Amino acid sequence: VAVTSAEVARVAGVSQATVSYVLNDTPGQTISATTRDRVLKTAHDLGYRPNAAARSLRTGRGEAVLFPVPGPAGHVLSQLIDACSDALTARDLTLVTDQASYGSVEEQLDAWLRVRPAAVLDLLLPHDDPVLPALRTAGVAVLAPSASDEPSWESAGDVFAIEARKTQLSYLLDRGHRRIAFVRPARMHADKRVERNLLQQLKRMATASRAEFNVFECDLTPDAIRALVRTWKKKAPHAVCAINDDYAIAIVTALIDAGLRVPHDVAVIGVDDIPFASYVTPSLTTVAADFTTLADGIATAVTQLLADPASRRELPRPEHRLVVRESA
Amino acid sequence: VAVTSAEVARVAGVSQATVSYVLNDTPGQTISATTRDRVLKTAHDLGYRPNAAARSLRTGRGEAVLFPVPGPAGHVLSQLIDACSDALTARDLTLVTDQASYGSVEEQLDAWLRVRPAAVLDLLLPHDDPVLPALRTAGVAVLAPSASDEPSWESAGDVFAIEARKTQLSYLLDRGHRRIAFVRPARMHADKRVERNLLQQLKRMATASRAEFNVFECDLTPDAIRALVRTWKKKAPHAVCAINDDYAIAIVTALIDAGLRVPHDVAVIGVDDIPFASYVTPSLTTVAADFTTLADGIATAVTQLLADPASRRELPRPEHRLVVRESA
DNA sequence: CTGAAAGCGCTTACAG
DNA sequence: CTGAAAGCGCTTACAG
Repeated sequence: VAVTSAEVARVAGVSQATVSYVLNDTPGQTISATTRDRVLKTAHDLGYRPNAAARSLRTGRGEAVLFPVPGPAGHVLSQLIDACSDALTARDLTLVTDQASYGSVEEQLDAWLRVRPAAVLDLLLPHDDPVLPALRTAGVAVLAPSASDEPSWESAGDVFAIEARKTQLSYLLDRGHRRIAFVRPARMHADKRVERNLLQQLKRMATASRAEFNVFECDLTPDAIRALVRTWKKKAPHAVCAINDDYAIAIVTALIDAGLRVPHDVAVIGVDDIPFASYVTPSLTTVAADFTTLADGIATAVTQLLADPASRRELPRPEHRLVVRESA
Repeated sequence: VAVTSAEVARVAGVSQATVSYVLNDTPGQTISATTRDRVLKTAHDLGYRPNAAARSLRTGRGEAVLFPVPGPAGHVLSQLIDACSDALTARDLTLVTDQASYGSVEEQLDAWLRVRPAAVLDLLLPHDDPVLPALRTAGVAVLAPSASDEPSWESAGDVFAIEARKTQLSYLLDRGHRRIAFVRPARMHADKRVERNLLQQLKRMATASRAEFNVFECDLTPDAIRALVRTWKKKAPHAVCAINDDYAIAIVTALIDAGLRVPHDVAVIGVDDIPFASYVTPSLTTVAADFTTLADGIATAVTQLLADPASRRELPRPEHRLVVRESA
């Protein structure tokens, strides 16, 4: 019972081509204002919605952008997804996510081809995921951040994580702290290389500022955090970089319990700006990200790719616009 | 450069129809084994993948199932998504999620129509979401759990939440606890009606077992939890139902700090079975859900809907198969 | 300025 | 048992 463009044309008393021209603002066509208005009104009155399958078949490309997201999306990733969604919606594209893990590359490829994505966003996939070349072979555009000076095994997510931690550290260094503790879980990242690279970079930054930089591995349990803080008693660090806001909140709590003043005796900074962070007392100092620039870059890249399928499938180097949200 | 079914037919030396029959196992067709094998081999060798847009245009229905997920998916929801994804993949359908919030129903409808979903899963949407009737008008099947004796304003997610809490409570009642505390945040659910209904049902259960049932509102901060536990000092409850595992862990910690033994003096039960729950000491007693039955029901309903578009768009009453995972 | 027509790649009656 | 052909609803050269 769906209304077709032919139906609109018939009712409006014009040809199907004219309907298409009007509705798509096809450049290089000169449609009289009256015809234009009539078509628009008829389409609206009839509740016309273009058949995406027919359009995709004809144009050769879908209108969905697929963002594979391994595992549950935390608060930060969720923000990124929302930003991308907004940017793509503004360009008449739809972002959908897939968090499934598939048994085989074949199965995964079949599943993804069923949604006919205009592009697949490769921001979080391991760089050596075998589905990526398979997708390209199947004719699906894969959009990935441009290779830069970073090692190729880092995903865009890894790069973001590293930048966020650098922002924490430089905030603390800028404020004059020279004995800094970095607190993280024993298993921080699936890929050891990413982890090692991050720590190296942070250490280098600290050394350049003649600051001490010590790494502490600790589980996120009240007992473990308290035990860690106890070991600091004699010679507490001036400042603590926490791997995320959950850790930061636990550490602040344990420090206060131990009779230390935050931030007077020890400064603590988290990462993620989780909504909860502003409710705790004292409210947390943390690193917040603004993904609108990144999302806009992604949407622009997709649009460009659709306009010119031969164009480079590289996302612009993401500017993460990380800002420190200071404790109120 | 994509391989078409016509190409496969040409190479295999058969007609396009035969290729379609073989690849789709079209019932009521008798294809000789040799022809069949030849087609299969050719398709595989050529790396043929059917064009989903063409297929959708012809058959009138897509192969994607859209699951709108408002907000970041927590651990439990993530499990449900994975289960649905698995069940649908097994039936040659792809589950995609959309967590965007749209400015208008029009915008949302346009966005969703771009992915041509075979069905939209209504498990978490507010029952009165205006997009639902709009979707139906646009010809998109909306799959929702069958209306039962529950009030119509409860989403399937609400029903699940209530069942999970009932499971907690009956576990504690079965173990003989008769003074039970329910600890929850001040703002538990967006919809007051859902909240009120839940509390009523729990109170009724407790009363039926001649148990005391008290509700405590408390933020998830160490200070708030500790303060709450302190108020219990004189007359501690026998058992605590926590709104989720995060609360449960915080409560266990505070109880132990206060010199009470868990579960000897006070039993505590959470909900969600978050991965972290099994790492804390003592490991948490919590309610875990098995979504495979639900997911299978959903996948079956979608399949049935595709086979017979006139069939009811109701999901079977979900059996949640909630199990208590006891502290090790 | 507007319309008639081709064709995207499938599936499926229908005819052999 | 297999093939020729129609047609799903669009967009877009092309012809007026």
